[in-house]
Parts: sequence; structure tokens; C-alpha cells
Amino acid sequence: MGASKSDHFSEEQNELSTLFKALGHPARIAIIQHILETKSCICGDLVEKFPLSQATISQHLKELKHANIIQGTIEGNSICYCLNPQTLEKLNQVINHFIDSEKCKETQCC
Amino acid sequence: MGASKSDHFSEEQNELSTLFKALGHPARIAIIQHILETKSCICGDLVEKFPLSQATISQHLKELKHANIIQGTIEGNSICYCLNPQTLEKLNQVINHFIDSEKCKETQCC
DNA sequence: AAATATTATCGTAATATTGCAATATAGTAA
DNA sequence: TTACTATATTGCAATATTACGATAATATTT
Repeated sequence: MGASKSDHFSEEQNELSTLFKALGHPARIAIIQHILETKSCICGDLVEKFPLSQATISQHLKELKHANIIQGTIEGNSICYCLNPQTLEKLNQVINHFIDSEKCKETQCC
Repeated sequence: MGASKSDHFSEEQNELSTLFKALGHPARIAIIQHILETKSCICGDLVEKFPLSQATISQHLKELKHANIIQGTIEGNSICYCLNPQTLEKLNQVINHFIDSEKCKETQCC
């Protein structure tokens, strides 16, 4: 085999892992940082900025879009992608929940 | 080809993507949740709890450990894993930075 | 309409990940 | 030491991801 057994895990667990997985590539982190810096994101700009082909950039954008991390609107004949605040907020809540649960631990074994 | 071109991205970008990648599997999310619930984590318990073999669980634990998300200490002849608060805090900062940068945007295109 | 510009998709090859059985390793107990 | 228990590693097969060239789709301009 080799495929991940997503059927055996909860919907929440699958949803979260999909979100993190989308962030699990340096190019996609770089794309997000670019969006935050330039306040916009046009595919062509990324192709010039990064040493990746247009097809590859487009694929990474597609994955980020699929995970609802970015959202796009048409602007002339190019497409402008922006971050999705709701998804960021969700990520924030998850991490905070992890940290809170950690702090509640009375017995540390490590 | 097919490998990710990590050489072309910054150390920070690679570091972050490695961290997120480690969280990008439902089993590993489930393991983290188990640690938060039971306040400890013994490999054998996970093998009973999840429909995965001992070898597979051990591999997932290894990946989480390698990403510094969990840390282990020997306890009798089993090993107890706990979360690494520093890594959680780092994740928290990254997400917060994303959100802050998002809020600073004057011109929204989406 | 035709030419141009920009992004998306397809097909393919290389690499990475996932999962498990089998085996190895490390600690405990007799 | 031997037997037992728990975790780690190895080797392999199946699936997923990454990357790119070629091509398609869509919008703009002439």
C-alpha cells in the first residue's frame, strides 16, 4: 500500500492535516510571505521571483486555493490571490488549543 | 525530477515547511491530540487505539520527534513522548505574524 | 478576427511518503 | 543467561507529490 488511511481518522483530523500539509512546502510558504509583503499575488510575479516554472507555480497556487488558504479574484487578464483570514484564524485557534492543553498538564513526563 | 527544490528557498522557509509537513498527516494530528488528552504518549497505547501497525506508529512518532514537535523520555522499558512547548510557541508566532500582516493590508483585492 | 498576454491543465518522469511484515535493539524480570 | 516486553529499523510495494514542457483556456489589445 502506501496511501494514508484517512478513512480511519476523524473529519477534524483530516481537515487539519490537509491544512498543514498545504503549508508543508517551502515554495508555498514563500508564496504566502510574498502575498503578505506585496499585498497581492500575481502568478507571473512569482514565476519571475522564484526558480520554478509557471506550471509549477500554478500548481502550488491551486493547492493553497484548494486548502482555502488563499482566494483569488480576476484582475484584468491576470488573477490576484489573497489570504483567507478565516483559515488563518482557524489555524490560530488550533495552535492555541494545543498550547492551552499543554499548559493544563499537571504531570510532565518530559 | 520531482524532489522539492529546497536549496532555492530560505532557511526559514524550509524550516517552517518542515514543521507544517510533520503536522500534515491525520495520524500525526491524532497522536498529538492523544498526547494532549492523556498527558502522555506510549507507542503501544497508540497501536491499540489506531488501526495502524506498530511499525507505522513508530515511524510517525519518529517524524514528529525529528520535527521537534514531540520529545521522548525513557520510562521503564517503554518510551513516553510529550509535546515540545517551544515548537508550539514558534508555530503560534508564525501564525500570528501571518494574521498581523494580513490585518495591516490597506488594499484588499479579494 | 487575429495576435498577444496570462493562467490552467495534461502527460510524463523523478522523488517522497505511507504502511506493513520481518527483524533488530533495548530494557526488565526470572 | 534466558525469556519477555516494548520500541526502532529494514526492506519492499503501493501511492502521492514535485517539477516541467507542451498545450489549452481565457481575457485583452490591435
